[in-house]
Amino acid sequence: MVHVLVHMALLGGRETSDTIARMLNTNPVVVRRMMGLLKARGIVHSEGGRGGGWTLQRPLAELTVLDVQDALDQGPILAPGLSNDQPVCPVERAANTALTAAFGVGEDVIRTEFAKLTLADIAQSAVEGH
Amino acid sequence: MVHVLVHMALLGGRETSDTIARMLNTNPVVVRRMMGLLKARGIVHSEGGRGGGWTLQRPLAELTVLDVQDALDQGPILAPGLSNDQPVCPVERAANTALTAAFGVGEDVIRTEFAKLTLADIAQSAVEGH
DNA sequence: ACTTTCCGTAACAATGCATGTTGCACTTTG
DNA sequence: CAAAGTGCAACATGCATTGTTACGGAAAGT
Repeated sequence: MVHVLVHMALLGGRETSDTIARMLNTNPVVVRRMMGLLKARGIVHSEGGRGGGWTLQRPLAELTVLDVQDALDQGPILAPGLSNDQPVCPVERAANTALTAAFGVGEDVIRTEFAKLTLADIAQSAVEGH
Repeated sequence: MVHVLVHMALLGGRETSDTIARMLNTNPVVVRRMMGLLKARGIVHSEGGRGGGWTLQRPLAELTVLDVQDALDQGPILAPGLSNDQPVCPVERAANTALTAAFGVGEDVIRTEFAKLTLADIAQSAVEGH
């Protein structure tokens, strides 16, 4: 999805679900599902009818990977596979809280990284061709 | 699994796959699959035949959550959902490298956290009953 | 008016992956 | 020799993601 948004900005225009689907080797309905989530966050805008399609609502410099992440799957990025087999067992509870804490630290770091990374950064790397 | 290992230490003994399976609401074969991985890393030992079962090979203080993690699923803990639809596209490549870098930072942090966390720590929390 | 080209959505099918299950060979102890 | 274990392979099941089909509605061209 990040890929798609950067492309939309670089190509400067309006893209239809069909076009995007071909870019991703998938089909238009899947694209609409995901773009709908981005639309709900005000990241893109859609226009129906002939000549319609999707347009970016913000410059890439004001759009971070975190914005995209939160739009697409709300909830934590990192999911510790906690067990819930014996909810009363103090050992299980201690293990769960310890693991949750460790994942929480990682979650914070990743969110910080994502927040620092704008789509403009990615666009620039792509143009420079690393 | 962390849960199980702490229990084995606290109960002080040998546990069969059957017993462990009941603790986890699962069945013995699944337990053997996972314990086999721990065995391959020298974390536990198994004995066949009547009276057999699983025993810990190290004190809990010398066993970190990272050891368990690496035994159970080798490979990175965090998996960025990279796309591989247009491998040549510079935008896709730029997006992938940027995301990989961000996840790498998170991965390092989590591994550090896991390495600091011994099963003895968890056992202590469990006994103290938080 | 009518056709074409879009998005929006619901219902359903297919796919992949982790988990669960069965069955059998082998080992150790009573 | 029977009972109680692990070890392993093959297969079944369940669940979430993804893909698909089939609509309806809106906007623009003719």
